[in-house]
Amino acid sequence: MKRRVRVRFAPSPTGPLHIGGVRTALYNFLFARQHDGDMLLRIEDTDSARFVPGAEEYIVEALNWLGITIDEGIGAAPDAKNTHAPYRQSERKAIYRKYVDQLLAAGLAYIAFDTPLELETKRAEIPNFQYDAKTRHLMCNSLTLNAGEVKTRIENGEQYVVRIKIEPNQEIKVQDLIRGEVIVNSSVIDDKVLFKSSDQLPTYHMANVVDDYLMEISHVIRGEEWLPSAPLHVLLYRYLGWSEAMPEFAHLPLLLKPDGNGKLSKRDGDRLGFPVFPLNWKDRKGDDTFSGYREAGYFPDAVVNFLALLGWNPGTEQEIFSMQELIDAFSLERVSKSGAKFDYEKGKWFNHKYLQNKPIEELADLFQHELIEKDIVEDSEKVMKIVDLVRDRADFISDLWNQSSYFFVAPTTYDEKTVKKRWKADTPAQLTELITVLESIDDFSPENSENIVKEWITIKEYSLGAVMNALRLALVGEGKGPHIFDITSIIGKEETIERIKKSIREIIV
RNA sequence: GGUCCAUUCGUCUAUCGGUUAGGACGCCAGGUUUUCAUCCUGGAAAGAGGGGUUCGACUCCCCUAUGGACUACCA
Repeated sequence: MKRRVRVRFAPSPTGPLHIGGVRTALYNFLFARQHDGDMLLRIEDTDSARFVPGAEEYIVEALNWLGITIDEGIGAAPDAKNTHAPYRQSERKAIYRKYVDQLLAAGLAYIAFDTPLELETKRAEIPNFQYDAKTRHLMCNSLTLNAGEVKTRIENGEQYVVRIKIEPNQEIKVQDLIRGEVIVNSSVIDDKVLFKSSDQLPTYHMANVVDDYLMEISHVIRGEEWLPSAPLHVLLYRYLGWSEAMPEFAHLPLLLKPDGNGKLSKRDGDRLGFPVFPLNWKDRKGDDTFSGYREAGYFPDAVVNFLALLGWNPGTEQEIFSMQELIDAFSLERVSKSGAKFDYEKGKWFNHKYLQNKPIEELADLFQHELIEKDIVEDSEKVMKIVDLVRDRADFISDLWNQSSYFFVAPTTYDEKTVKKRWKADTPAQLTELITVLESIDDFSPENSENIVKEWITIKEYSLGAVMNALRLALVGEGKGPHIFDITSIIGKEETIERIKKSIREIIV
């Protein structure tokens, strides 16, 4: 019988959720939805030293913004069942201890007293030192100490860790859904720390395996950085007697820096001028801020679409996918094996595409917020008209202002190059005449004004281009913008004439 | 250093032994536009190298090179 699909996204709250983590969450989510399974969010906060306040809230908010919904665990709906609570590892302390003891009792793990300093010394002493079958007899642990000594030390409050006792020279096979079979010899795996007495918490490996088992996770979909420790996890399932219930693994390729080499990192965004985080993040200590996609003006569905295609492809030529289409088309088999360099230009293109396809009301509404910040109050009908005229030249909502500011405020300066090209000796005289023509127009609609103005130009035998381009310069302040009579119609007769007068006064060649 | 993973246009990728190696972003050119942009059309642009296997290899195998991840009482 096929088991129910249950996947988890299990970040640790050590800072803002990185865009690579977002993609991992997304793939988990898509997989869960496609199989009518459950998507869990578990917080892996077993490292108290690295805990960052606000990080958990950030993660939840980011996933929420992107439409990655959680069925169970942290950030799930208030009426979620949460049958496997708690979902913060720091709140599961008591649970882990039991399994650590089980391993200890079975002789599959042991207690070690070596201090960090002692370990450091050993590493300096022995080249390629690894705490394993070859070296553990040299160390201070329950294998080298007698039982009484171990007991006394613990009773005296000496700190210790529990290490897994790895049987050397075993072939460990990891079945990966993306990479196939990966075989590792157990001799290269060290006796990893599973539990530390200092905070009574397990380390990642132990907590991860115990929780995945207890939470009945069917598929572990995570970043490639975990591939080297996957054999350890397989061993842990075996040692705990859970081999039958072991989840399937899928290790995702990494997101790489756009330039040079290496994993995309926190600082790359600001260095290269694009966000690597979903939302803005401000470090509590220090005043470092990192920009996010949301604040940069990205649409969440565009980010999702972009991210989905970074490391996965549908095998068809379709590039624009709604969340539902992604859910339907996604498959682990079509996830690529090699790391993907992060291509910010493509991200912009996705946003542009999405911006073009959004309902005009939605764009106008978003744009209104920007206008309000600039203390500009306009009725929504007019804003909609303006957005409709300039949207195809915008990648982001924030571009809308650059493309349309002249609808709201008259130009204060005139672009030098354009002046040179479009403002000739006879321009002021022609525009002065044009003012008279415009004054006579009652119906200032684009069509009507255009007809009348063009008729006048024809009769006068002026150059159409010369008049129109000068007029554009007067209205916009530079040589850009949509159809000129759409502009005049929106700003109105009075303002149009006012701007022409101003340009005649101010442009001196 | 060791272990593992990877390697097709600048970038994301298609190809699952037989293709003029396809698409997208970006770039260049042309067209549309009274302007700018959008848009449309076209173009340049790739199988890391070397050995095998095969009638035939981008595709399968091996070696080399390169890149990456991991190598903590971090995840």
